[in-house]
Amino acid sequence: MKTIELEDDLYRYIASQTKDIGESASDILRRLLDVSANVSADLTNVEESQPHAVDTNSETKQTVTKSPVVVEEEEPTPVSAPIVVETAVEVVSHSTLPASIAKLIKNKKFKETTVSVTKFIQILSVLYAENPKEFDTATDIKGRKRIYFAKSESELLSAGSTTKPRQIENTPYWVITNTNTGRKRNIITQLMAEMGYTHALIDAVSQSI
Amino acid sequence: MKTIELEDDLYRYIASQTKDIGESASDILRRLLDVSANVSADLTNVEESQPHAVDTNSETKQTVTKSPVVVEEEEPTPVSAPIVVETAVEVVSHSTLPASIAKLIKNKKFKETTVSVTKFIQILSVLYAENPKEFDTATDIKGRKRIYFAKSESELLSAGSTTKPRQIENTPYWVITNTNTGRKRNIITQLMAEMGYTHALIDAVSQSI
DNA sequence: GATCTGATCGAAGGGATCGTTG
DNA sequence: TCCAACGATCCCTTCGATCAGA
Repeated sequence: MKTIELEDDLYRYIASQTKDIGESASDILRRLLDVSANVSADLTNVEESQPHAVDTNSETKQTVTKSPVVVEEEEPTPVSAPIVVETAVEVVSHSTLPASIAKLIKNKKFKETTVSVTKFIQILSVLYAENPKEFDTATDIKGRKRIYFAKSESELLSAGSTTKPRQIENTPYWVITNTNTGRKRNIITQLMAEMGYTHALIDAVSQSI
Repeated sequence: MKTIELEDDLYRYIASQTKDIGESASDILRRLLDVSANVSADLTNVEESQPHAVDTNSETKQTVTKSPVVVEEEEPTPVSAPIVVETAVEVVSHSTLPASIAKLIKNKKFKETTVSVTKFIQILSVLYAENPKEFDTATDIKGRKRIYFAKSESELLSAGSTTKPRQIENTPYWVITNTNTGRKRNIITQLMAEMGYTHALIDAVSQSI
């Protein structure tokens, strides 16, 4: 079911076309528009599970262009959410702090972000929130010359050149940022592995960047 | 405004009948059902002294390539004299705000404006009117140094130099104004995205500046 | 701070590409 | 020599705000 808004006079006109008592708006409109009921319940577009283009190196520009004019927009969750949606305005969930990475990577806002640094840092922030202790011990991962995490900007700066440190929001940590997307994924993968996350989740999260 | 519920397939069918980008459900249904808009209260029409070509067009400000076979398109019903032209869209900016951005960007006056700052602010004003709550949370968007929205002039002034704050009419908000047109479009795009508008509408509105 | 709009161009950020290392 | 992993240079995009133009 979708909900749309109609101007009063139009609504009144449609209501006036009622033929049988108890007809729904849909019934009336079907008759007026000559649209027969379609039986096959449209199984909501799945659009989940991206095929994983093997493409070794990141790339994935993630084209967004929603061509059709008005229409749908993704369902908030696979759950059979009846209400929601509306003409133009889509209900925005996002209450700032997703409780878990699982939630984060499904969050609409998050998915719409095209800047990978932003996602990178948000993920780290949530990972820390989920388990500061584990996060803490896992931050010892590092590269050949650079260290990836530290509790101060200067530490990161002194371990390489132009590492572009950024603070991880709501966290005492800083991270290296001057890396390509592939490396950002690696860092997340390594970190989560050390923290003990499952393969599946790790993949899903890395993939989300 | 009335709200009705439609079955998904019917909704999709109606959405598929969109002719102009940004059309509201009402606009589409009026066309399909051949119900002309009731010029509510029918205020204004003052500036009606101009000749106004009698054709169906209405919009189309310039370069219209009137191809021969024009045919139908919303005939405002034979009732009123042929001149009518505008539908409810013609609301005059001052005092009465168009009920929706969809309407605003189709408004004749609006489209004739060449000053983008004016359009920019009018759009913001209507967006606020449509959903103050969403607008409120969406105003946190900002640039690298500047903040774009605030509830006082001073806030904006202190976040950059020569930001040229302007109050958004009928709103507690102020906006940055010292930007090129491209950025004004971006700001609208970002704001509407956060407010949950569909891609199509967002594009249409941004485009209208 | 007082004319106002907004394009132009300089500054900063993002991250792919390519060089380096083991 | 070749390969895989890593580093960081540098091109492109995004943002700011000066100043040309009206």
